Amino acid sequence: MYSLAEENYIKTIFHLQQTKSGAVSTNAIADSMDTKASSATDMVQKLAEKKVLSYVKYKGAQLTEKGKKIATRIVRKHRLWEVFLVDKLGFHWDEVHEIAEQLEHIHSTELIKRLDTFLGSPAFDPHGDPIPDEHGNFIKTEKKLLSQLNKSQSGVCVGVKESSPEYLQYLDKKRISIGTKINVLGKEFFDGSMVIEVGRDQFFVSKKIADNLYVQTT
Amino acid sequence: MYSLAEENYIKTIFHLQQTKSGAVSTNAIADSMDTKASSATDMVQKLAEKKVLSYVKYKGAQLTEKGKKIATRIVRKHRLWEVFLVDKLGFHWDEVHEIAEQLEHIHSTELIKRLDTFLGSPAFDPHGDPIPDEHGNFIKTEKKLLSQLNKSQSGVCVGVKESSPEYLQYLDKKRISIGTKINVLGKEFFDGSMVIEVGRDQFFVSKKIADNLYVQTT
DNA sequence: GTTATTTTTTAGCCTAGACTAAAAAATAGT
DNA sequence: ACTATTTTTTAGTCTAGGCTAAAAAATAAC
Repeated sequence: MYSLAEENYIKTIFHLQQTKSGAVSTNAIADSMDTKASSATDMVQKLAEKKVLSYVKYKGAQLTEKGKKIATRIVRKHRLWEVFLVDKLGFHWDEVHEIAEQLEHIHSTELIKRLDTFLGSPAFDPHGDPIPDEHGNFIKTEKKLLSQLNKSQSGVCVGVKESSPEYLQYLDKKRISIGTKINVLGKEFFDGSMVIEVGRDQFFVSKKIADNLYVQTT
Repeated sequence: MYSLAEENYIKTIFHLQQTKSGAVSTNAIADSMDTKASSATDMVQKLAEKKVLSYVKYKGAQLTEKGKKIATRIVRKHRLWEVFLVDKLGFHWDEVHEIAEQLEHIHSTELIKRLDTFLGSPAFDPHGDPIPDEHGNFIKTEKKLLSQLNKSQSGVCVGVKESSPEYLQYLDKKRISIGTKINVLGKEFFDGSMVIEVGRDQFFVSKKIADNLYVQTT
């Protein structure tokens, strides 16, 4: 069993090594955890003892298979709880992260098994992130700008680049929010504009619009 | 905001002062928390500073109104989560305590409000214990032996006194388990035997049977 | 290839919460 | 009322996880 602090480090290192390849530095860990590098060094050394990660002084840390397993279990729990909060309790997608951060540390494999069944074994959370299965496998997705997609590709909205009130209002009007699926029906190479499908609606978006929307692709 | 340890002490003291009247001793706290009296003394002194309880050296601790409010909020959360685990996830009543012990420490008033609504604002948990409302008020119940009830009184099964396999098997056959409502239709004063109603069934029980079943009454 | 700068680690200290052993107060026995 | 016993508190230690400041290694700059 791992402590709350240990679990949070493992999870953070997991997320960091998803984006950057190679070992992750103690400074990077400290930064993304809002703590100090010295604390990160201490913890990383402790986790190395427990064979959760490999650590080379001055080089950084890398999760072992054991560590990755622990991490995906936490990620699975986090995302399942997010689905619960949104689907069952009616929370909005942007209100659930903090609560899921707490719920992800509840220990009980039986609970997660039953929660998963209760929710219908979802493959994605309300932010469009994939939920690992009970063995830790999950669909790899890539975050792109909508403008990077081509004709007949699709993605799930996962965030915005520039969040001016005008832009957010536009998205609201078009019923685009986190988790919304977007199909690209056509793309004009002259100006980068697109015709997209959102739900049952089909409409035109300029390159400026498409340049500010992050989507996740399978 | 209170730490995990603080919340557990507050909850324990609350439960202890429900049963015994007057101040609760540091030893009683330590015993029921599986810790040492010296630790309890330390914590009680700290909680007294925070005005969560009043504490007189060598006399014991008593929750203040503030402390009781904190305690009932935790109890409310614990019992709501138990209802969730049993009603929604299909756990059996005797498997949920440990998980609810963890879930009761999740901080979010909005979460509890929504969970309560989702569950249909239940008044009792799966063990028959009353769930405090959002203001901390709850129906006072008393634990009695079934044999102590009189004609036309009713109670909810909350436990057994002697748990021999034979007795438990009998209860199982009669579909009596924790949370089952029992109405007393008649009582014979000569031998203490009763006629009771369980669900749609009505049947006779001897005094010996009725003497070993705890029920909670409103 | 030295020197300067940045990154990372080490050493030492702090707090929460637990523990043991000893001291002090309360209670019981006569 | 005076011991003996039990209960409770205090004093001092320990561990997990943080922190700061200084030292050491790695990297960058000339």
